[in-house]
Amino acid sequence: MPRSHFPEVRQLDLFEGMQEDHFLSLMRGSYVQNFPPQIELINEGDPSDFLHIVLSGSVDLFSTWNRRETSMATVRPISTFILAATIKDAPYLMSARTLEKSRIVLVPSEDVRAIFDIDPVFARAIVTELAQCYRSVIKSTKDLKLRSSLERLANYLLRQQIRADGAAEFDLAIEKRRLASFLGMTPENLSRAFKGLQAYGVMVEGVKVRISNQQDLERFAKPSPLIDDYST
Amino acid sequence: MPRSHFPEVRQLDLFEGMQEDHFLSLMRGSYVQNFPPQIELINEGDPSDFLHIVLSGSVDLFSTWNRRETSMATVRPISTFILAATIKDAPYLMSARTLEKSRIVLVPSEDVRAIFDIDPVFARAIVTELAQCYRSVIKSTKDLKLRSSLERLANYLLRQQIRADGAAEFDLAIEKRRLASFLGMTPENLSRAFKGLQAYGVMVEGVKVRISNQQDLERFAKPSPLIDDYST
DNA sequence: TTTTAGGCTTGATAAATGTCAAGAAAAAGA
DNA sequence: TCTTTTTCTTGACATTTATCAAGCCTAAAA
Repeated sequence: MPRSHFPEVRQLDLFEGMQEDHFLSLMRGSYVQNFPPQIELINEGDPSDFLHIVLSGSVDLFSTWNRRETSMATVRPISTFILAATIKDAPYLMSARTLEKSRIVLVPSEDVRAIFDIDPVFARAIVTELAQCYRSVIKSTKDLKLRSSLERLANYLLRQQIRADGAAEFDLAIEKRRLASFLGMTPENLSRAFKGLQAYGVMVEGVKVRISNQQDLERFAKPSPLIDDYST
Repeated sequence: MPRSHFPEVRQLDLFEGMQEDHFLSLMRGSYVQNFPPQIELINEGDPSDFLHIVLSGSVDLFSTWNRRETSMATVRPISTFILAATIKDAPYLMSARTLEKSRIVLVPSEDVRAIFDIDPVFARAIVTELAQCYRSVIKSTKDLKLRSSLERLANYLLRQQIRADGAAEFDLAIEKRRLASFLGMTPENLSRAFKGLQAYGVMVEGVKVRISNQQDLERFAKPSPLIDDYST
């Protein structure tokens, strides 16, 4: 892998603080690849040969069963995915495809496991990252089981708003059809849900979302840090 | 904590192989408590002061939001719960209550974190356990998003059957109302779902389940290792 | 044993969500 | 720029799931 990418990878929580020669040894075995949009990087069930890091672009993690498909998460720079499969040396549970032109680092899984065993700082970082991922999925399960689709959408919008530094107007970060899938509903249903939120002061036009009545929306959505705060 | 419990705790994957004095140091700070049924051990949102280990009995992990409640998992001996909160030193995301008379070990979270930093074998075990938990939740999310309630029930029964060594007849391990909540449906709906599975050779009487036509049920349920095999 | 409480089941009905089909809008490609 | 393709939206309708109310069954308590 070209040294020019080292700094941006190094600054990831996962690699920060680890011993320099361990980091270099990881990078030596890795390589960077550019992928066009809509390329399937991973097929669920495959052996987990690499830890993946998104440097630019974005990647959709999704799963299929019985000819149905659901979007599980979107990975944006700079972060890793399928850490758990790498650690357990078990098959991937999700498939991954690029959403746009993306630059991806592939780190051989056995190298990750080897360095884990000899670098306590790296080990600590991996555990923290895994715990974080685990908690995120738990939150998402609570979201799915405890809320209706309208409530899920309302809270999703409030979360996106926070990512947009609280602005009353912001753009949707993903296609509506994939948002629908992510929220566990059909695109048709999402369309209707957006209309349903008009009653709470939400206006949508294309990718533009405007929250004109913050209080109303929050009173309806009832966001909770134990579901919606992905940072803890 | 009384030494008599050491061996059963020691044999947990989490503690096996770690240095003896580290294990002893963990146990010295821990204590065992007996709880009657229906005691709330943990309230979601509380700070995660202890890693919990179930020695006997069983514990329900559940979550609430907006006066709704959902069962997330049942913990049975001998295993730990809320490892992720302990590691991240973050608030519990789920509440826990005893389902029956239960004996629980409480290990102070800071001790766990301290030993993690100095015992690589223990660190490895924690990571493996966390990765396992993460993957289980991912599977459960796929189950929820990709399957109808009838399909979830069918696959749940097939998983329980495997736990019963493949016997055609076995007992449900949990109350139906909690099974319903776990599967993300109402008790009424679960009753109807059991009836719906009669068409595929499932007979239910009280807690007794009989699968009289294995093939039929499997053809309907379409179990997949990437959703239903909790061991990988 | 009888009583009582809680869980389970059933039917009727309502609400939520999905499906299908068609047209509108937007994006991608020529 | 003009096509072509895909996504988005809308309406009509079907299916799934929830809610409410009542009765039944089981098991614990008196």
